[in-house]
Amino acid sequence: MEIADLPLPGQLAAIYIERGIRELYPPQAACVEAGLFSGKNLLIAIPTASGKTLVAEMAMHQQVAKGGKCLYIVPLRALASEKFEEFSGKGLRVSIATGDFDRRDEYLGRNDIIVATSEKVDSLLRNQTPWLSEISLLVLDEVHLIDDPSRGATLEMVITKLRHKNPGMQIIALSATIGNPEALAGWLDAELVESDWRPVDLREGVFFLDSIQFADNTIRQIERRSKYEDLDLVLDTVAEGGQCLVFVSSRKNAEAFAKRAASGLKLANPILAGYADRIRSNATTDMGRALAACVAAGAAFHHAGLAREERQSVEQGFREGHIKVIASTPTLAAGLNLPARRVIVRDYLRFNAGEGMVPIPVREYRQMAGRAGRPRLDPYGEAILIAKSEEMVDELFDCYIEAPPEDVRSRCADEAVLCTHILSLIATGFARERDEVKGFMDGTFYAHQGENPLALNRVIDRVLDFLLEVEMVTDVGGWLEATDYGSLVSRLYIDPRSAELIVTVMTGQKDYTDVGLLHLLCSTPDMPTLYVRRNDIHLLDRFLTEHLDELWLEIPWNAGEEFERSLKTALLLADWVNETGEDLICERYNVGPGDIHGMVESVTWLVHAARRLAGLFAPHLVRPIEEMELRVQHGVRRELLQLISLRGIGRVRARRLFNNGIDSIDVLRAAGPEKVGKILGMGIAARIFEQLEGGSEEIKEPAETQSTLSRFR
DNA sequence: GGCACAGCATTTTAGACAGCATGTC
DNA sequence: CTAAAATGCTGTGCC
Repeated sequence: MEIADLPLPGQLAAIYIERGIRELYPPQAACVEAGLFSGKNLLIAIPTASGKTLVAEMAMHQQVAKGGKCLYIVPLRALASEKFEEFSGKGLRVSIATGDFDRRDEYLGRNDIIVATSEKVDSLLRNQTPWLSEISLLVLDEVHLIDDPSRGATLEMVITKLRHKNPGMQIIALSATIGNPEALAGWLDAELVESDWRPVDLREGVFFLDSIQFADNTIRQIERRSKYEDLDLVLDTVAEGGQCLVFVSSRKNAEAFAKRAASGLKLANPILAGYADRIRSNATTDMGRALAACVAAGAAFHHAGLAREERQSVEQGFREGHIKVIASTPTLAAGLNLPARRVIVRDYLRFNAGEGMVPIPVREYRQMAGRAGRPRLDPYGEAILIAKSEEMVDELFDCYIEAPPEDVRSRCADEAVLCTHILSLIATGFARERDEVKGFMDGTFYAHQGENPLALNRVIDRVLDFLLEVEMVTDVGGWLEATDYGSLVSRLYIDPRSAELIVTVMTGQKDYTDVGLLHLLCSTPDMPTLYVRRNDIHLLDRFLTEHLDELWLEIPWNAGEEFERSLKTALLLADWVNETGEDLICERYNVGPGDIHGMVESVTWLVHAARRLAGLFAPHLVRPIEEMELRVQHGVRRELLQLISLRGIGRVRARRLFNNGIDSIDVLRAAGPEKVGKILGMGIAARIFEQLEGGSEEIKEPAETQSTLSRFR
C-alpha cells in the first residue's frame, strides 16, 4: 500500500515521501484496511518498532484535517517528549502535558495534538478541563499497561471517563502482543489488528556455556575471549560491529557487568573520552565516576539512580554508536526507543517482595527482545537468554521464546486504587449516587471481562463508606456530593488515605518541626520510601534518641519495616533541605542522584498538598509548610529562601552569596554588580541586576505569598 | 604471626506517575 | 516473609 494513495493531508504525505517512507509495512496496511481512516476503533497488537506510531500519526492528521482534536496518551514522561518531538514540525499544533512539563491549560486546548501521560489526563479531567470534551481521536500507547498493578487502573478509568464524555470518539489503541487481545478489543469496540511482522528479522535463542541455540535450530559457537561467558556474548557482537543491550536484575549487577564489559572491551577514542569527561565533570558521586570510567572504554550501565544528564549521555552515546554495551535494569525495557543488534536477557529472575525471585513475565521478555535490531542499520536482531544450566536451555525456550504472552486483566477492583478514583468520580460529577458509581464501573474493562461484579460492588461500598466517614463525601438522601475537602483532595491528585493521615495528624499538632512534617509525608501511601539496610538501623536509632520529640507520628509499639523506611526517607529529605551535599547523601543512604531527584519530586508534591490541606484544617501550619515547600523544591535552608526567589539563583549560588555576607535581596542590591560578579561571575551578576531593575514586583517574596485560604474557593 | 581461601552466614534486591508556576551549575 | 547472588565472616591450613 502506497503512501501516495492514502487519504492523507498533502503535507504529511510529502514529509513521509521526503523521508523515504513510500509504502506501508504490512501491519500498517492492515490497519488502513481495518478502517483506520473511516473512524473505526482499532486495537493494534504488533511488536515494538513495527510502525505503530506512524499509524496513529496518520489517523491524527486525517482527523485534524476533518476539524478534530487528538489526545495521545503515553505511560512515561520520557515517552511523551519523544512522541512530542516526533509529531512536531509536520504542520500541526502539537503540545505536551505531563506533570513536570506543560504549557498552560488554556493554550493546551488550542492544539491539534496533545501528548500526555495517563495521570496527567486524569488530573485534567479532575480539574474539569473544557477541551477534553472536544477530543475526537484518542490514541492509547501501550494499552497493555492497563494490567499494571499500581498504575493500570488510572489508565482504565481515564479511558472509561473519556468514552463516557465523548461517545463518538475514535480510539486507536496500541499494544504489545498480549494473550487476550480479543477481550481488550471487545471492550473498546475495536477491530483487532494482530501481527508478528517486524521490519528487521528477530532471531531468538538461548546461550549456554559457549554456544547459542537459536529457535530455528541453528547453533552458533561463541569464541572464548574472556573468563566470563556472558561477556563473551557481548564481545562477539562488538567484534561483528554490533551493539548490545544487556538486561540484568539489579543495579549492582548492571554496574558490575558494565565494569567487566569495560575492561573486556578496552575501547579508547576521543569521542568516548569526550562523553566520559562530560559525565565525570558533572559527577558528584562514586557511581558517576564509575560510569565515566566505563563509558571511556565503550560500556555503560543504566538504572534509575543515574542523574538525568548521565542517563542522557549514555543514551546518546549508545544511539550514536560509540557506546557498545549498556547493562541495564528494566529502565530501558519499556522506556525509550533504543534498539541494539543483540539484546541479552541475562537475568530472567527478579526479586519481588513477598515472593522471592520470580521469573519475569513473558510480555516483559518480549518487550526486551523487541529492542533487538535497528531498522535499516542492522541486518537482523538477536535476543538471547542466558541459561545457567543444561536443563534450563529447554525450559527457557518453553517459558519465553515459545510461550504465549500473558493475558491482560483489569486492576480496577483493588480497594486502595479505587479509593482515589471513586472520589474523583463523585467530585467531578460523573456519578452522584451509589448506583451511578456502580453504573459507571459497568463501562470499565473489569466489567467487560465479566469478573465478579459482586466483589467489585463490595469494594465500592467499602470505599464509599470510608469516603463518607472521613467526610470527603456527603450523602444527603442518597445524593452523593464531594465536600470542599473531598474536592480538594481529588484535585490535588493524592490518595484519600494520604490526605486523611495528613489531616488527622496535622490537626492534632501544635508545634511545627521539619522532621515532623517530612516524616508524616513519608508515611503516606503516596510516598515511595527507601529500602532500609542493616547498617541504617544505627542511623535511625541515633536520630531517634536525639530528636524523638520532633516526630509528629508516634512510633508504633511494633515499629516494623514500614516505619523504618519512612523514617529513613524523611532523614534523607531532612538532609536535603539542610544543604547536605549530594555526594554525602548518596553515600549515607546508598542511593544515586536520580533517586534523590525522584524523592524530592514526590515530596515536593506532597508538601504542596499538605499546605493546601493545612489551609482548610490547620491554618497555623500554613506558613511553615509553605516555607518547607520552597526549601524542599530548592534544597536549601530557611536562610536562603529570599535569595532563591531570584531567577538564576539556586541552591549552590545562593549558598555562595550567603557565605559572602549577602543574605538578602536588599544586601545584594546594595552590594552592586561588581561584588556579586566576583562571587558568581559577571554574566550571572548582570542577569540578576537586570532582573532587579526590571521592577521588584516581579520578584516573589516568600514571606508575601498569598494566603492559601483565599485561594481555596 | 600472617595470609589465602574454603565454606558458611548474612545481606540485599526495578521502576516512576501526580500540583503549581517558571528557570540550575 | 519469599530465594538467588553478592558480600561478609569465620576457621582452617599452610608458610
